[in-house]
Amino acid sequence: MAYIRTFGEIPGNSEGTLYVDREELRLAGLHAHKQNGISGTEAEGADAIVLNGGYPDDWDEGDLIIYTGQGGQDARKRQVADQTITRGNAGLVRSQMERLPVRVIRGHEEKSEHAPTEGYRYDGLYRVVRHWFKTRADGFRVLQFRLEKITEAETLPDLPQDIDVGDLGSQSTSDGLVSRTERVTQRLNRKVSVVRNIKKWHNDICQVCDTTIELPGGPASEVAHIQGLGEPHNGPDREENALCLCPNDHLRFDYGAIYLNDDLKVIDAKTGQAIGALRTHPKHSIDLRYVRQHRSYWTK
DNA sequence: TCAGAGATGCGT
DNA sequence: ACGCATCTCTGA
Repeated sequence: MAYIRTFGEIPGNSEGTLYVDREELRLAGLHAHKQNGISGTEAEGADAIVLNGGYPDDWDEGDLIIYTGQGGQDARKRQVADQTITRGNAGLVRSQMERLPVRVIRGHEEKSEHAPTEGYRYDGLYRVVRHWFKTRADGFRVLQFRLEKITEAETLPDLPQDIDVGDLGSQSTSDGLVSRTERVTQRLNRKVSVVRNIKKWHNDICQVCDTTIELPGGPASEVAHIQGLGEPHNGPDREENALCLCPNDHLRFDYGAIYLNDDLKVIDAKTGQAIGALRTHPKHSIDLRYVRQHRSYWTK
């Protein structure tokens, strides 16, 4: 059975759940591997990590974790080579770039007050906020990732009003039976899925200028909302209200240097002239209501 | 404490 | 389609 990579909480596996071994963790769908620390790929990002004392450069403060990447070790767990931004490491870099939530699992072999005494424990969602290379005393370079716990408070304030969680799966939020943490997770997942869909459909290529930005962790792009999410716009977090843009055009769009016509021509605000056409994708329909809201906000 | 087998996802 | 990377689990 192939692993289905899912970001965020896995239903039925709430924070604090204990698992006897890695196999149980894998079968529950929390982590792809029986052995690897990182569950992830360069293209998709990393959805989960296990802290189990495998690397002496790890640091665990509970809500703050410095996690060492994988690779460069021999069979006896001695560092014998530099680590690179490949495989799981590249996955964590991508999760940082796309702000994807990472499930943190602690194992009993981790020497920390935050580790369980037996088995493995799911300890909630974290965000990768930074990564760097550390040169160890032995001269080998290892990757390090700073992970910070995602709090409920952090996920709530910037959410749009009209989120529709009905298409997320079988769970319902309207019957009042779903817990608060599950609602938060669903909302988080929803946001993640919009970003992932948009980037996947457009291959990280800007819909305005057809360029992509190449980083060590792979190609990158930004997802821009047409009608802004926050005040005063209060636009929805839906694919129909989103664009895949490079950082430059994202900034231009957000500050009104460019806007869109109803036929999706890109207009230079200074001259009022079309400078090109928005590249579209069959799966990505754009709702003109949001296009018009953005345009009217930035023109007369 | 240590060493080797083992199983799976993932890169090529 | 194949071989590699990964490191837990098991047995001594």
